[in-house]
Amino acid sequence: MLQRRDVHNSDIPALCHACEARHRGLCGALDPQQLIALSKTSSRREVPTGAELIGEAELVERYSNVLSGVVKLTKTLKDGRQQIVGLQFAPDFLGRPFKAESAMNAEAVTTVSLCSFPKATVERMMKESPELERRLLNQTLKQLDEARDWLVTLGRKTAAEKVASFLLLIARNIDPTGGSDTRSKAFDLPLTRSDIADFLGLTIETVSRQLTKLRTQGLIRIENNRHVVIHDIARLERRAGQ
Amino acid sequence: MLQRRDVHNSDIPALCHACEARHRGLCGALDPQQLIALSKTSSRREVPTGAELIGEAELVERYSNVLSGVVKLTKTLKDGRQQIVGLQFAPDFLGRPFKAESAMNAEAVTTVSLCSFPKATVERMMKESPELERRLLNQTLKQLDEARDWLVTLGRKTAAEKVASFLLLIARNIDPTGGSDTRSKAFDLPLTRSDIADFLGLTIETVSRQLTKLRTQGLIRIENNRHVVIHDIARLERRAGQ
DNA sequence: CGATAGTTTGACACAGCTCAATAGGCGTGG
DNA sequence: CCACGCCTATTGAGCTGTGTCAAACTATCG
Repeated sequence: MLQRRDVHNSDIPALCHACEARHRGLCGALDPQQLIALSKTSSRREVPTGAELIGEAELVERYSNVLSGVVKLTKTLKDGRQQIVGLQFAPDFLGRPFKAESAMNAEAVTTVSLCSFPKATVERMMKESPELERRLLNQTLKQLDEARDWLVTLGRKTAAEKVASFLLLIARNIDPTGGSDTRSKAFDLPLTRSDIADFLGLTIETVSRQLTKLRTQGLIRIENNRHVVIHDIARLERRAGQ
Repeated sequence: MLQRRDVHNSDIPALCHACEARHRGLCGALDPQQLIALSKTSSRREVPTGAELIGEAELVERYSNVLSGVVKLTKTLKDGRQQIVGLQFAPDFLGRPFKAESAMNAEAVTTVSLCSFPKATVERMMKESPELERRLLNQTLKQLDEARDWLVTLGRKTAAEKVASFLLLIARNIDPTGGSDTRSKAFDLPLTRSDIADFLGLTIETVSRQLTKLRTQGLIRIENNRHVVIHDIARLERRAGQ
């Protein structure tokens, strides 16, 4: 244990006090001393919609926790066709461990607040704390599960099912209503139609047509293009093909 | 360290002696004592083409290493549409850690030889050996990278590009020629046209048509339906859209 | 209110699907 | 060794869901 003990044992850094990552995120694996050590080199920042967090084939020196907002991970073919390969919500971890270069692009699709730390510090702590590594493994496994679910959506579902699946995915991850009503759900879409198309492997027009169809059939309501109300989740799930 | 030391330190279990998993697979993380302990509860077996290794929503009590052959991981929608969400080659690890129930189906697409161990033993060893957990994390990260690459293929590539991408994927993972010729490559397809279709999100007919197109254009040669020769890998890569 | 970016709607084209028939590979048994 | 049947793969013809291109509409913000 190389951990220095010259700091008071009990207190949690002010930076971390109200931080969600300390409860549900990776930082929950750290003890107070480790939190203090990490917080010395970590920095919180707020980035606006559209900000590029990591460029494709760019060197990555910092890892981040997403504290609020939504980040899209994209890959692009040479001729410009784009695919979103992951959406990160709070308190997800951002960055590919053990690789210097990023294989994809990360961009804020809403205002995003981040807490980021030097790669080296995190990797050292991972060696010292099996619990931290365990959490990272668990998050990676969860992301793999999600990616594989999405393979089914992209490979085998119709446009209508894709759009329904997307709405349910967002509803599951963004829940301002707190789940008081289990039947219906309301939220602001974090993505534009163009992002939704890139996520579903469709065009903007097809996404738009499918949303209108769901609207005219009374499954959802849309206000101001962004705010969505799902009237009956079970019914939408049936439309999503399971 | 709860590891018993009542066994001779030096020798490696006969079972593991020529095993590839000890070099490139997970077992490489284990010291001789751990190998001996694990080998006591592990068993090797050979399963024929078509054998179901894990059923969807089935309880999983054993993990396995793939020692040779190819395993497909599939998910199925209620109405029977199927999607292959992963292919496992030697020396990949089979099984979802920390989950009792499998979210997908695993089936041998060739004759497969496996070495499997009780879940509990592996999970105990993971707590004792950070190196083992590290390897598992690395394999999971690699699979996540692969799944995300495949999302691009399913979401944004044309049928022609999908088939070319598939041939390159197989060529990369099965290499009987040992890489003597860097320009061309030959191998037996482990999958039927129906499996290829399920992997690419296409129909059998479209796969077949795209293969004949590649054949008539002189990019590949096909013998007996299964044996494929890629004449010029770089040219096929261009057809795969990167 | 105009300007701008995002979204919806319409008309048409085409890639890939469906259905159907044919061809090829391979094991079994005469 | 050939004949038969079975299974898989190929090829063909027509259909349809989604893409393309273009125009109209709507929110938002100076």
